[in-house]
Amino acid sequence: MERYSTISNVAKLLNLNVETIRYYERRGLIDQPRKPLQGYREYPGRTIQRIQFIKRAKELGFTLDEIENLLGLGDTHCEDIQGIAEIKLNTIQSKITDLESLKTVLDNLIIQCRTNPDRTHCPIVESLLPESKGISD
Amino acid sequence: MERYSTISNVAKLLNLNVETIRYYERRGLIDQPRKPLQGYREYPGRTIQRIQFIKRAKELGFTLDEIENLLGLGDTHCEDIQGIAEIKLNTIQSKITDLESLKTVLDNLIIQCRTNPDRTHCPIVESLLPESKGISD
DNA sequence: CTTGACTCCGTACCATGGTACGGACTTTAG
DNA sequence: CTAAAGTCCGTACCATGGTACGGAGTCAAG
Repeated sequence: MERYSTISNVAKLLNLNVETIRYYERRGLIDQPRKPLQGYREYPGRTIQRIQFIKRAKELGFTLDEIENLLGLGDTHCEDIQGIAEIKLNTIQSKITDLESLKTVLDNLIIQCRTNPDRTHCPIVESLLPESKGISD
Repeated sequence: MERYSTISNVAKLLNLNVETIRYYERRGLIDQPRKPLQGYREYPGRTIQRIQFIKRAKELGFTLDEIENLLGLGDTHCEDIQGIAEIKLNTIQSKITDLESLKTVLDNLIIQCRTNPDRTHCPIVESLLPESKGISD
C-alpha cells in the first residue's frame, strides 16, 4: 500500500469526495498533513486507514461524534467501546420499535382505504383531521 | 372552538412554537392571515385545523413536502392518498430492514466483546480497521 | 513556456425542520 | 400614561454531514 498520497488520490482510493476529506480534517477526525515547502500535502497510510475506520463505523450507524470517541479510545479499552456499541444498539432498537408502530398505524389506514366503498371520502385524511371535519373549506 | 386567535394563542393551543407557525406560513403550508388595519393577525379555525392535520401527519412519518401534497389533495382523492401512504409505508419498511441488519452486526460484535478473553484488543475496533492493523500508531 | 489539472483556502450553501434575534410597532393592564 | 407583553419582519442560526465555489497558487506534461 502506498504510504503517501495527494488528497484526490486518497479520495479516489477510498471512494470519497475531496471535500469530505477536508471536512474530516476541519472536524479534527483526521490530521491534516503539513504543507511542504515544495509540492502538495501528502497523506500517510495511517490517515488512509483512519478514514477507512470512519467509513466502516458510519456504515454501522455511528455518528461522526461517536466515531471521534471510538478513535480516541484506540483498541485497548474494549469495555468502553462495548459500552458505546451497546448504546448505539439500544438507539437502533428504539428506532425500530418506533418505526414498527408507525408501520402498524399506516397498515391499518391503508387497509381502510382499500376497503373504503366511498372513494370520495378518505379514511386516512379523516383520521388526520381534528374531529374529521373535512378540509374542503 | 374559538374561530380566531392570535399567533401565540394558536401556538399555545396546539403546543407549538410561534416560530414554527411562521415557518409553516413561509413554506406555504398554511395561509398567513391578512394584517388588519387595527390589531394583530387573527387565525381562523380552519388554519388551526390545518395545523393539527400537519402535526398528526408528521407523527405518521410524513415529511412536510409530503404533507403539502396530502393537503393539496383534500379528501376526495382516496386512491392518490392511499398511494402516498403506501410509498411512506415502503420507506418505513426499508428503514426497518436496514436497521435490523445493523442491529444484527452490532449484536454479533458486542457478543464478541463480551466473550473476548483479552480486553487489551477489541473485536469491534478490529472489525472496523482495514486488515485489523491497529490504530496505536 | 503554456495549458490543463490539481491543490489550497476561506466562505457559503444544501437538505429538513425548525429556532433565535433585534428593532420597530401594537396591545393590554394597572 | 407607562410599562410589560405580544406581534411583526427580515435575517441569521442550529443540527449533521456534507458539498460547492471562486480566486490564487502549484505541478506536470507537451
